[in-house]
Amino acid sequence: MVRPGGRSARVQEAVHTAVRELVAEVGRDALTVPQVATRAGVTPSTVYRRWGDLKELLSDVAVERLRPEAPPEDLGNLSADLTAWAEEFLDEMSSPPGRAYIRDALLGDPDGGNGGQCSAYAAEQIDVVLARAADRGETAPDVETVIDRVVAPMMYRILFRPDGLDPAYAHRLVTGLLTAGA
Amino acid sequence: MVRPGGRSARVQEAVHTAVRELVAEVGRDALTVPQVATRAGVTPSTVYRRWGDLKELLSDVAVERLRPEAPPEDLGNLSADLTAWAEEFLDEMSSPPGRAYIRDALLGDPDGGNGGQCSAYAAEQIDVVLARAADRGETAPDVETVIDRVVAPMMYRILFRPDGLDPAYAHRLVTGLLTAGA
DNA sequence: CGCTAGAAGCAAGGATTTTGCATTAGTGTG
DNA sequence: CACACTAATGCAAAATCCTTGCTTCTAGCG
Repeated sequence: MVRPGGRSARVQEAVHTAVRELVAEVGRDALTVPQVATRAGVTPSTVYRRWGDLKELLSDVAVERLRPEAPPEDLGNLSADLTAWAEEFLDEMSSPPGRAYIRDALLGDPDGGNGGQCSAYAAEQIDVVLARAADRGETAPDVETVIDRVVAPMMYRILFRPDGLDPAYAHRLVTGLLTAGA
Repeated sequence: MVRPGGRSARVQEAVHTAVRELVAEVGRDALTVPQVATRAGVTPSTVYRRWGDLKELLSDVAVERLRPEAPPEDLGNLSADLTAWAEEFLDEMSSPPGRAYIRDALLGDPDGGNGGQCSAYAAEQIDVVLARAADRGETAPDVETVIDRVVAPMMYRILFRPDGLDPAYAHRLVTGLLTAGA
């Protein structure tokens, strides 16, 4: 039986907070489970039993932190909406902390659920943009197509080639998708 | 002074071999540095000093394992060459060990050099395919374009959505790139 | 051949991870 | 509302792993 409420929830919250604070204070490489546990007012064994591993805990925290906080802005047309969203996405994700969160989310991920969650967040945001476009009567590509043509290239470069990324790249990807035909 | 030959090389070889064997035997999660050291006939402190960490060692081994062994096959035309390469790439990389290697390569990567190396391997292979096409007089897209349109989408799905990947997806990406215009 | 410096061995000390058992606190039932 | 049931946590000991100072070995060089 899973217990999402009560003490378990408080412990999870305290541990997550402790991780975020300590990452900011001592850095991610110097982080240890006993440190986190002490800060959270919990015994290490609790952390080990619930998360099993420091990297799984970091993965959990990372996914929470990668959840978008607001729906994408409405600028009046698909091209502007998608460009703005892509530029912000690239900016956030390509920053050192952003890259660290992505890597953490992917790495401590036994069953691939956390990576899928990140992808789902992006898909949701894109879905909102595309639904607006459809409401306006604009012809819009598929969500999967946007992921293939815009999200995937940005993510690939963030992970494998962190150098030389700028907002113009996001812009190029979006216009390449919308003009050349979906 | 760096010492690429002699004992250092033998130790590196022994350790790498030990890692590959033990990953196959006990699995990657159960792997420990002392285990690897014992199998390699080396003391743990040697491993810690040279690699600093289990994940950096795994990253090293992963990059070596991700290096392509042969240039891509020549099937007579660009479309066939690229499709064949993409299908093989997807097949290898989307398998559980392939995904594990990619993740390891990205993880223990202090300066981002190992991820870049993986990307460079793919770029090299694609370069060969495109150079052949140019020799034949075929019009061929840019390497960067192939990465954006073929490699990146495959890698994104491998990392973030490991389910439902088949060779047909690689085929679709290539034809989408070559027909719709680069 | 002898010198030098980088790399590995050894061992002790400290920190982390694991695990069995006792206790606490949600959850559902009567 | 009280009760039983069970997941989740705390505690502490044991095992394992990581770090580090020092010594020994060996490749490269004059």
